[in-house]
Amino acid sequence: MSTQQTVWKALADPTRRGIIRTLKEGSKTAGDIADEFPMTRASLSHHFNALKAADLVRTERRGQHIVYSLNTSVLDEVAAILMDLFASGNTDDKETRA
Amino acid sequence: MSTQQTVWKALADPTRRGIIRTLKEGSKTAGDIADEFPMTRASLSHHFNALKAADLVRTERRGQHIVYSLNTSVLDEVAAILMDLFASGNTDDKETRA
DNA sequence: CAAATATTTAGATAGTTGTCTAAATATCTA
DNA sequence: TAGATATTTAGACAACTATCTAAATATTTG
Repeated sequence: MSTQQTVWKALADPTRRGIIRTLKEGSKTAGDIADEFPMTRASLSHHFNALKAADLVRTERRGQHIVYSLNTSVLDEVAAILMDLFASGNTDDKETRA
Repeated sequence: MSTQQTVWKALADPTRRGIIRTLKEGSKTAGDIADEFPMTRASLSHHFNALKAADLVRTERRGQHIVYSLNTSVLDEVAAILMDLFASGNTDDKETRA
C-alpha cells in the first residue's frame, strides 16, 4: 500500500485521531495514552501500529515504558497531502481493492 | 455516525479522492466520471453516495444525466477539520465500534 | 407508448478492520 | 534470578467495505 494511503487510513479512525490529539499535549507512554481510551491495551497497541506505519508517531523506550511522540517532521508532509485535495495538482495514487 | 467521521471515511478511499480530484476540473456527469475509473458504474455510484453523505459533492439532474459538482462551501469546513488535528483544540468525536 | 440511454439500488461475496482474551516479550527491582 | 509491571503479538470473531451482477428507476426520443 502506498505511503499516502497508509496515512489516510491511519487518520480515518477516531481513536487514532484522538491519540494524535493527546500527543499534541506532549509525549506520553503507552500506558498514559491507554488511560485515556476505553479499550484494552492490546487494541491500543494495534492503533499505535497503524500510526507508526504511517510514520505519524515515533517511539522510544524509556525503562519499562515506551514513550510515544508525534513525528512532527511528517506533519508538514501530511498537511501537504491533505491540501493536495483542495488545491490543484494530481499527485495522489489510484489504488484499487479486493 | 458523526458528520466528521463521515467526512474522514469518505476521504480515506483512493477512488473517492480521485473523484474529488477530477471534479476539481469542473462539474461532470456520473458517466464522465465513470469513464475515468476502472470499475462498474454501480460501484462508482456507491462511492458517490459516500461523498454525498459527507456533503463533499452535490448533484443536479440535467436531462438524462446527473451532474456532480464539488460542494465548495464545505471545503473550508473540511480544511478546518483537517487542520484541527495539526493545530490546537479538541473538537473531534471519540466514537467506538462494534 | 416503446426503445434506448443514464444512473441507482438490491443482493451477494471476499477482504479488511477493530476489538477482545490469552500468551509472549522486555525491563526493572527486590 | 524471581516476581512485578509495561507493552506487544497471536489468534479469533463480528462488523464493515468495496466490488460485482442483475434488476429497477428516470429521462429522452422515435
